[in-house]
Amino acid sequence: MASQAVTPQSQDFSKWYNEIVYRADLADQSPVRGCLIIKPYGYELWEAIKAGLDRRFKATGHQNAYFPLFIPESFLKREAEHVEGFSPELAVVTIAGGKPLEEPLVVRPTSETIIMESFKNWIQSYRDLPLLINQWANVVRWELRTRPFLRTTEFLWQEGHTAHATYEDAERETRQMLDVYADFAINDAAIPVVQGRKSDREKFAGALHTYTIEAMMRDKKALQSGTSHNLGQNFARAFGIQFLDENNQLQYCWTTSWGVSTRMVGAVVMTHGDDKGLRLPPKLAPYQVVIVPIFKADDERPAVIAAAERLRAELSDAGIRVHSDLREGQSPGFKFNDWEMRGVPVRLEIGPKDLEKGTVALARRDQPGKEGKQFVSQAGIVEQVRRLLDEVQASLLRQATEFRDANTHDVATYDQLRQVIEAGGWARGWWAGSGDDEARVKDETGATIRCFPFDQPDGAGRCLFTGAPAQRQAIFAKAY
RNA sequence: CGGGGUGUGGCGCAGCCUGGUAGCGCGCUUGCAUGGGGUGCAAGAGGUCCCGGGUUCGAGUCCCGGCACCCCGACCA
Repeated sequence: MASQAVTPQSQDFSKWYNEIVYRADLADQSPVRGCLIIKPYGYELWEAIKAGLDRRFKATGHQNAYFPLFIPESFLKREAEHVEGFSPELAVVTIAGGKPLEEPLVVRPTSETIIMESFKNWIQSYRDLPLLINQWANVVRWELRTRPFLRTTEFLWQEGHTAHATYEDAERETRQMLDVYADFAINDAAIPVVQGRKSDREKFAGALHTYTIEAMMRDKKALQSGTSHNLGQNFARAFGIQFLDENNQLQYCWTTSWGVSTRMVGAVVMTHGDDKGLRLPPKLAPYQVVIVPIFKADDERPAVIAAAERLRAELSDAGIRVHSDLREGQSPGFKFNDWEMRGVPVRLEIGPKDLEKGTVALARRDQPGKEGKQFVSQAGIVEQVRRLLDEVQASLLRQATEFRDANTHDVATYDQLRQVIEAGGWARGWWAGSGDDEARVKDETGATIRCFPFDQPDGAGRCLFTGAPAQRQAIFAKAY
């Protein structure tokens, strides 16, 4: 029985995470180092994330397209910072069809370069702008250290790429897409992210500046969960993307890019999971409700199963994602634990006693054991389940928000910052240091500037590191 | 790329020190009972012991070489 328990978060968070990923049936290890096999249950979770984002992209005027996996090596080299940032982690194809290639092909680590090459041809006039494209794709980055979902050699993501006539338009787009990410994270994934701007040290290779949504995991480390880059005219110049404006003047475009990856799956796991397994927000859960039928004797079976099927159909017709667990030879207790491991928000139990009384048991995943279990009438089940799903969704967000706030500390001195980081948590304080100062903090504490939050206090203060006057606060934390 | 560790049925491990023809738990199959919080009993199936070489009558075990993976750091969505 002890062997069935998962390693507690408090004992070894990293071990807990690894066990949950495999035991909740999200993924398998693959034969290739650092690559992940995403199993159906994990992929359904990703599909829900995709759907939530894609809907928002369409609503803000973007269209999906698809560009090649292979990029001519020379493309990467056209933007100096970009190639410098990515070259250490490229996978390169040098032989194909049994012969050495004239020019090696890079397996895309991101698609700015090959998409800009197309944008050059698609854009002639200010009337062609803005150009708003997104693609869902796989990318490859040969990372030294990998973790399931958080950092894998190959991963799935979406990358938005847009071109605009002015800096202001590009900046508005960059911020808009960060808002889209934050809206998705908070309202669908129940992850209370902090929006902000990256320091120059942490920005994307080739960007003017980068915005981020940062989330706090249950070990109090930060996870960069989505980024939006204002690329300025850097890529437009490198790829010659020009247009004629209203005054017949030739101008370079202003471009943006933004991405969210399968890392978001890891964010959901590490934001909400507990020692019993996953806790999925109802809006993303592959199954929002699981029905566990219970019967003692064979002669009770048909009636219980018929009732379960009637309820399943009723919930399903109402648009609720419901699964009926009819597995033979597995005890109810086993199924309860199994579905708790998989994080299903609401469990519906129905047995002989319920048939007599016209009731069912409803258990919510966000509240442990008997506390979260109640017997309710079968009549009006749809409304009751809907209400419960809403409550679980809200409760997960509330819990995560409280956790984040309880573990975010204001610091005025470097000593205080050290203490907060050492104890585990986010440290927020005034900052006017240089990139070198930032590097020293990282060196000495392991913490980096996660972002300069948009949400800033009024006024100004003194830099916690240099003591110089500072205009803005930064959040420091250890990060994945 | 530095430091540590591990390679033995699907998974987790023991066996290695002290060589003698592979074992335990979980899972899987079948049957009977059981079923409202990780069920019990019984009978089964399943293994190139990471690879190559050496020592030996005999190697999972000893020696040499290689490979892979995992964990911890530095780099990164």
